[in-house]
Amino acid sequence: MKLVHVCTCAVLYRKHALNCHRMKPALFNVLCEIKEKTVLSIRGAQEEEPPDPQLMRLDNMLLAEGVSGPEKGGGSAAAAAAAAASGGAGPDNSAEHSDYRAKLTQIRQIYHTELEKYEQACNEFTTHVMNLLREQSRTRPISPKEIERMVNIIHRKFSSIQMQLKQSTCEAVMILRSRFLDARRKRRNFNKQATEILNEYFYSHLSNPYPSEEAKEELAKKCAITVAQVSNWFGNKRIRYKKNIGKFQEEANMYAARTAVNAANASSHGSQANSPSTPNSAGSAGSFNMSNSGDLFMSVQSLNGDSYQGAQVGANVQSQVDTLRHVISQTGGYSEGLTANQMYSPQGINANGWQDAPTPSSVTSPTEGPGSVHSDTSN
DNA sequence: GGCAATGATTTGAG
DNA sequence: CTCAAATCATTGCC
Repeated sequence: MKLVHVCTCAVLYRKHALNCHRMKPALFNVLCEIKEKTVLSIRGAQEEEPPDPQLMRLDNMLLAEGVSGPEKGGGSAAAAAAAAASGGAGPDNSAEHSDYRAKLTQIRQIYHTELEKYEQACNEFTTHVMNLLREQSRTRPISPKEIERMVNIIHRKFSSIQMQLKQSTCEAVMILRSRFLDARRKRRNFNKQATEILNEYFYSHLSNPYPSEEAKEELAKKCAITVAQVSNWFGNKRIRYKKNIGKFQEEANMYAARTAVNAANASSHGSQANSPSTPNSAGSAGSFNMSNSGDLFMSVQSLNGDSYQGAQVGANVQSQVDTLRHVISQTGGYSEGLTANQMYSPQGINANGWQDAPTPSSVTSPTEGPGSVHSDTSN
């Protein structure tokens, strides 16, 4: 007991003596220099840390996903991208959309709190170490440069932790994203309105149901779906209609009647001939005939052909067609006894112009004319 | 669960 | 690339 006490006293005394020695500053500097040299030789020139490419990648990704980067508006970056991928966020997927955004915000929050925590811990630890070193520098040769180096080491350690945080955040975002995308890959039936818009277009262009790129875009906008979905829909519709015309008879009649009413309204409203809604009606009439008895088909076929080739249908022709269509739809008899198989006749459809139409899209667009069907149907 | 409807994907042709 | 056709996969109704 006593011995220990004596020893400690001795050490303390010697430390004190050393510290108070008049040569101490000089000696200290010399020792520091020596240490500096050895440390430098050992540790090479690792001082300047080059920007880690992986870290940069992670940073970029986080920024792109809206996790890091500017507050509030940030989430919209990925959201907008996702929306763009889906071809415009419709009211349909807004639920999923907000769900995605909420989850992203959650990730973002966690990321930022964690980041803050790490930064705080890093600062605290750095100060602690610096204090410690400064204190020790009274008894050990520790230069400010060395302290700085130590701080750098600490920072590097913490930044590697940060990188892990960023990495796991990225993973979380990726998982969320893939799940979100998977969710939208799942088939969802279009809402009634969208289906009606598409059907209206289809049946009013039955003679040539190939919407142009512009028409597709407009339909997509109106239906809150993507252009690709519009293309899919028309692809499916064409094939399914052709395969089983009988089955679609009722539907066709319904939409034709509706278009007819619309056209009638339009023409009664404005007595001017150039009602934009009209060109389509010609098409519908043609298709109808095709699916109906031969006589009618023939008679309207020619009519259809005329109007179609003329591209611009006058009010007279239009109203004629409309009337015809009315008659046809009221005749009603054709649907009976016409089974799907009997109906199906690729040649007939060919004759109708589906296949013959050179570059369907280019053909369709002139039919559209100024103020296409869409604008009509929407109003 | 069976089934039809329907949106999406794949395949192959032009 | 677009399209037809076949097929897959999900939805929604019974």
